[in-house]
Amino acid sequence: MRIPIQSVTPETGSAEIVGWVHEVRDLGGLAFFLIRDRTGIIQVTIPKKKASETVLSAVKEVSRESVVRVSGVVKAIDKAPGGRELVPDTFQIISKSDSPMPLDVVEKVPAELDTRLDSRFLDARRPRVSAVFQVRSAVMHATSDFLFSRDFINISTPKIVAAATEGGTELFPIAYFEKEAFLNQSPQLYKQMMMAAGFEKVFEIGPIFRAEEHNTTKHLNEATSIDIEVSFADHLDVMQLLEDLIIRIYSQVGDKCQGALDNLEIRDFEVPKAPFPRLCYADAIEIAQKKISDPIEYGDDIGSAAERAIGEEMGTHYFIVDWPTAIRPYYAMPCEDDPAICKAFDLMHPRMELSSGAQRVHQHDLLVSQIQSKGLNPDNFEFYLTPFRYGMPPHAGWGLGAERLVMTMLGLPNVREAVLFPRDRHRLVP
RNA sequence: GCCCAGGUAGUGUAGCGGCCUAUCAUGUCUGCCUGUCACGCAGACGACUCGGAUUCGAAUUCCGACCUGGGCGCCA
Repeated sequence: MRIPIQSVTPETGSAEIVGWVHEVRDLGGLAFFLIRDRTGIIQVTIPKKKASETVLSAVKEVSRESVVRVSGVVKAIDKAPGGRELVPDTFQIISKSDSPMPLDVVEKVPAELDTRLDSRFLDARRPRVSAVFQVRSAVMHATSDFLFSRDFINISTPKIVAAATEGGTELFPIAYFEKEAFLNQSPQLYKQMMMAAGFEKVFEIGPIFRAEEHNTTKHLNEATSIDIEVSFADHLDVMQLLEDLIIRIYSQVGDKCQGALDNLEIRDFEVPKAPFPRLCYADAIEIAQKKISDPIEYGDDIGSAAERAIGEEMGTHYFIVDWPTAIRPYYAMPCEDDPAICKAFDLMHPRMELSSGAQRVHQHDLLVSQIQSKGLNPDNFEFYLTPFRYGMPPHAGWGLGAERLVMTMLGLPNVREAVLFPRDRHRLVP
């Protein structure tokens, strides 16, 4: 019976393992094989004088990264990695690997990200890569656990939509039988419609599509968005929820992913401390003006140089609040006492933006006038606007970029490292 | 969309008009090796993105194409 490599200890006695041939060191009369499965690596030691013919012939034939089944006696040896090694009675080749390989799994020679992504299945055999996706999985698990524990309902909304509803970003057009359609940039409008349906608290974790021709380390054309919407809540309520969620996610990763963090050589993993500072937009602009040479003034978008400068000053997760209504989407609620400011916020990591959200406009007529003031035509929004005429509760929500969350959590240099099969300006395969 | 930098063995690199029959590492193959842990030693194998041009001579210069990385813009 096969057991996971991690659970083979000096006390195991005898064991059968299956895994990939990670490395071979043949000293002549003695050969060492490192066998890897997703739980770890064990050394298999073959004293050639004592080994059986079948073991010897398998050892001679096997290539690196082949899949093998090995069974034998576990010996406690200080000199071996993990303090134990397996001396095989049987050594069976289950699936042989060709050579040369498109990239070096052991990483004696580094490979460029592009080469790695071309052979992602091999790249992901490397413990430090698989660790990223173990952490990502834990992030997703913690997120849905947290939201379910707060009585959220999980929803799934269409990714194929009829029109460019939200404005802002470019959309991917697709052929939908005899009609034109698009891949959705955000579940925003659908989440809001479910507020009209009385679901009160919804979340969706799903893909979003942006057809921007950017070429940077923090943008993807297909990304994963963690989206929530809450009725009878304002922006402050959902900011608190977001802060609680981020802390919960970090805590869970810290508790449950120690092995993965070790593989990533992250020794100083820290859970961010609550409360996250809240910086008003006007002050953020002032900080940027002091720290960067590019001209920036009140009313401008915060570009990447400004984003970095402000992040450096803050040094931790923080919110930017009190945004000018003019530079936020039409569905952001203007403040009652000063409609030039709205109840929108961004959650920032020192490196970049992670999330943006707002209390939404729930009054039909105000929403129509805000759509018009953005230069959009309300007639194109009928499916979205109609629910606002039949008892739309006040509500607020946010969207959080899953890849950016994982990227900033693990200090990854490129957002593509946080996606198995990234879609960017040039990459459509695999 | 704009700008910059690149494309050399499977992988990562050096070379930047003649010292190139192209460096080094890793890999693969062969031989030697009983405690390796980036095992070691010896030998072999394997590459200048494509098309034009300049030149006595081009991996190296020029033009074009294709591909890639990054920055900016926009965007989350």
